[in-house]
Amino acid sequence: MERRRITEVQGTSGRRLTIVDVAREAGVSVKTVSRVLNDQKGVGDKTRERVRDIMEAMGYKINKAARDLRLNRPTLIALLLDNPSRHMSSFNADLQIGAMRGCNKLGYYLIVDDYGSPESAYEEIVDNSDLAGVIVSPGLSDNLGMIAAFEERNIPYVRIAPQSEIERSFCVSIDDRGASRDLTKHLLDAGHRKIGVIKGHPDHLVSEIRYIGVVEAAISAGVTIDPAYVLPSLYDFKSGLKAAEKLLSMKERPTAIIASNDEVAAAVIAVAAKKGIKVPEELSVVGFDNAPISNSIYPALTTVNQPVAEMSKVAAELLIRDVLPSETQVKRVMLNYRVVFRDSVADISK
Amino acid sequence: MERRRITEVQGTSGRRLTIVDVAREAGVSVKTVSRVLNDQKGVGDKTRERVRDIMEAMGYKINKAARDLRLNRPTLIALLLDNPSRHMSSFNADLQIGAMRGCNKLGYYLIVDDYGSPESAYEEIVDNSDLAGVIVSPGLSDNLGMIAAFEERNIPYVRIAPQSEIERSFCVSIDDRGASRDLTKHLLDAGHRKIGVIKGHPDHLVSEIRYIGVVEAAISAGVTIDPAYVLPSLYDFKSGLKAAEKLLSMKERPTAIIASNDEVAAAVIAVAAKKGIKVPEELSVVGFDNAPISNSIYPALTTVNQPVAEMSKVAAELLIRDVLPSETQVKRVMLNYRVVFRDSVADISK
DNA sequence: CTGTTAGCGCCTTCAG
DNA sequence: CTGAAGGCGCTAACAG
Repeated sequence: MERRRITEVQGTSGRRLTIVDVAREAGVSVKTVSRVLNDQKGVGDKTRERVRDIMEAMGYKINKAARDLRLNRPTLIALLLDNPSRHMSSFNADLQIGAMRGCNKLGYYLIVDDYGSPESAYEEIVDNSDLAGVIVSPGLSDNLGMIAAFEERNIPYVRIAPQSEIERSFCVSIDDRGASRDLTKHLLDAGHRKIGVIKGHPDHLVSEIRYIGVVEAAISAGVTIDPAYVLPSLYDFKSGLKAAEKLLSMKERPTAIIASNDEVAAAVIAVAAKKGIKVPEELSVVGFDNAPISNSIYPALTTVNQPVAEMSKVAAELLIRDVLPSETQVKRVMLNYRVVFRDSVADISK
Repeated sequence: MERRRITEVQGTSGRRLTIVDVAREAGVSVKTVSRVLNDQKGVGDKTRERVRDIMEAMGYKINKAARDLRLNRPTLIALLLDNPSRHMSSFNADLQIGAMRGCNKLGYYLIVDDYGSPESAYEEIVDNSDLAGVIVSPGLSDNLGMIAAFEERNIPYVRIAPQSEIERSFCVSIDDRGASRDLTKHLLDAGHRKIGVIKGHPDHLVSEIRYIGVVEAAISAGVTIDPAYVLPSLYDFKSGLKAAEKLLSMKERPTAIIASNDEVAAAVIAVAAKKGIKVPEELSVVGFDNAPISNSIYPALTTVNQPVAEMSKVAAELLIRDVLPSETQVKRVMLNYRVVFRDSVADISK
């Protein structure tokens, strides 16, 4: 009686339907229903069709808990985010959104953890018996100690945009170096010679790789990047402000600034606005990511589109396919970038 | 043998530990272990402690699938987002982040759906037998047809910031009207009389409620809002651009603009920058939400802080507590807002 | 305060 | 091509 009430509350009506009910209704065995459910062979086409119809008609829904239990298969994917500034960046938000989509589509669940934050549950998560694998965000991807811990515990993982020991694991990335090179070349083609660079987070190797791209392009064009023009940031607005302030206070200031991402580029533009320096007329600036903000400020930012959500979605899929009987041996997925030309660069070559 | 291999791959070693193992090791019954696991009474303190230690030592982890199956309890929470512009706004991102945190903390899983988008899986989700409940985002909260469908199917739901039939369901919100009033008052106190308003999405009732707040404040101050100064937006940058363009092209333009959110406020600032109108000297603008962008542009936006992530987190908790044996009868949670004073408003009263 | 036993819904042997 | 029986790990009756 008590039991009955409970079921009524959560189901749409009466008792929850099971494959036994479907089997009885269809006049077949439970195993047959199970086969239909899992698209396995061993069922005649007509029977299969009929069972499908009956499931539909009865409103039968598979019980995921039962299946997961029986299959003894973990169903959880963890997304590990780094937490540089305690404020969720749009980059991290996109990572989360993409991973979510990838997981949901394939019947997995996502949990996300702000590694390094006060409320990080990292230990609990990697200890979780339901953990199918983890997606490691760029800021953590080169933390080889963490990687080793995963391997030791036999936890599958895929790294996003790692720059060290690429072959060691599954990973998904874009060609950061090439993207950075292209972007720089655009500036060079527009006649810029005094180019300032605001690098990303010092702990992120990808930031250095991108810098290499800048230097490569500069060398090819026969120009040198003045070391005094190269400053670090933490990928956030605040640190971008600081770097921009410094760069734009120089007596001979750069004519163009390459920012580590769009957030930092926005900071450059903010400082320029405050100082009355016109962008792009007096100062060109480019960002990275094609984040929402890049198109919500004036002038709209020239930047490179990095398909962040897509990357984490692919990461989730890679992980899940890895857990499943491996068919393909794709260990590395490289997504396309694209430089997006907008209004923050002026041609000063004439 | 085959079986063994599989377990080895996913676990850290050998077979997966169960409460039976723990019980044997501790010399107690499985039920006792179960009791410890669930913090139930009926176990002596000493025994409890010992069982805990043994679980810890053995590295035992509960099997969620088994528990969920046994409890016959749905474990999924769906977050329904509206999809006005196909681009994930920071507002929606925050909603997702907060809901995620709320769910994870309590052992539930979150799935999110972009209702109305091409890849929306709305039907499947509400049909899912694992669904414990749904969190409805502001844009959907006044869709009474949808609400009715949930009720008909007996699906628990909580609405965020609904404006109609508040008493009908659980909901969490801030005092939008009051916030809007305070913000407007701030402008009035600074001497502004010609105030432009860019409303939010026409389909969102909350947008109208906020407008009421504006009018209330204006009336109290004895000023009228010129209807010609009131324009709609879709809460996004692009539509904000359009409205701002119109407002700032008038021969007698407003001295202050109240934007529907920070994104739209950013658009106003962008248009002003393009037109060479100085903010805040020649034009004050305020936003709403305290979104990341509000502090990543120049000048930084005066806005009202809406604890978006917190709201959806609370929504998740409300839902879960509702599914569980109801103890309290809190149906409505009202979170605090706070107007954040920054640099986009000038005092023109002297 | 503690133990025994019977399933939750599903999937996989193994026999037909 | 199909069916019957057993058990995945856990918890709730019901005894003791």
